[in-house]
Amino acid sequence: MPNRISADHNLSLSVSIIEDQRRSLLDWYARAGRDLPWRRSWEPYSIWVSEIMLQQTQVKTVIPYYHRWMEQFPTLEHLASAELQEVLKAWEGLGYYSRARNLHACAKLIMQSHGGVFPQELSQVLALSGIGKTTAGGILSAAFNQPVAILDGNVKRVLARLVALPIPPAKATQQLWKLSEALLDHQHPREFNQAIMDLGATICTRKTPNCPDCPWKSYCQAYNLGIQSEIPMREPSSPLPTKNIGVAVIWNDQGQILIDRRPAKGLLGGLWEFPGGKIELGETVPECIKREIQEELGIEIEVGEHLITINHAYSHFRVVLSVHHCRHLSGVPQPIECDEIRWVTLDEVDQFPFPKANTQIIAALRSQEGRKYEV
DNA sequence: GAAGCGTGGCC
DNA sequence: TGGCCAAGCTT
Repeated sequence: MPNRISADHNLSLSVSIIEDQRRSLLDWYARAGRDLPWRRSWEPYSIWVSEIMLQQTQVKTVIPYYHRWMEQFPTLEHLASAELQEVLKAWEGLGYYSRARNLHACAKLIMQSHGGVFPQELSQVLALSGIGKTTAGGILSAAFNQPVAILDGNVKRVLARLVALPIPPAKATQQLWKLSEALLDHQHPREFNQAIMDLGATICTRKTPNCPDCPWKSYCQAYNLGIQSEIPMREPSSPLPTKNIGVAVIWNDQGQILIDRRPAKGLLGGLWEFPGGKIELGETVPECIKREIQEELGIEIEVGEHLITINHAYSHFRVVLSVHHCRHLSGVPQPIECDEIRWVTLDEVDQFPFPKANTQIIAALRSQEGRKYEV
């Protein structure tokens, strides 16, 4: 049974160690931290935008989108008064489109219910859709220097190595949150959170971490055991299922093509696409396309020549799109399984937000432009 | 708790 | 090439 003196001694010893550890990180950050566009201001709107863009998305990918976005929607009020289609067009290519829909909806909500002022209370920030614990912590620490911990992919990897976590981080979320909260420097939450993320992004990287340059190497159990490349552990994943899809580029007599807007929620919600659907067992591609167009749009078409075949991987399945030119024969297209339908020229199509796989179809059409298509 | 939700880069 | 991962959140 330890007496009070030794207990106090141990406590003060561990406290001084953790203070040294924080200081090491902050000193490193002052020297080696990244200069990122969204760190040049503490304005909550711009930090919010950056935090949402950075969800599951690399910094290098985000930077050009961030600059364009802030140019187009410089304030929360600008975003709130924009059209959703305009917002989705600005997000086109960034993926996880619910992020853009949520940004837009939350901007409107903040204008209506928060007087246009981004909330500073954790519970109110967490109540905004698209903002979870990590994003809330990122915003509140970066914008207001509030001591709210984060646990993003970088921090998970850093902490998993720090304690030589013997299980996949996904199985230890609770413990890792506790650790992030315990380590957080309440005197410098803004710098600390950004520093630990930078450490994960530039030193404690997934493959071949640069341990010799790490300010935490003396504290890192994985490094001191020589197992830093084995951590974080991960569990085996099964291969993505593949769906074969028949897709129609339907032409009318005016030289226009038919596009449809997907339902507002779910996969690629609110984006435009070329219509089509899953190829059933024993069905040819033209048979599939003719059937799907009848079912989804209620029109008759003639399926013509093959345009392009596209392989594309989403987050949880893979598709093979077999795209054919088609000719509209009869019937007025009905939005049976979509929200809206339009006939557009190839010049007009750029105004609409499309998912990546569909922009490849448009590119293929462009490369054929000048060649007159006949069924 | 597990599945749904995009895209680009890397090897 | 296909698998893995990257500043996660929602249902």
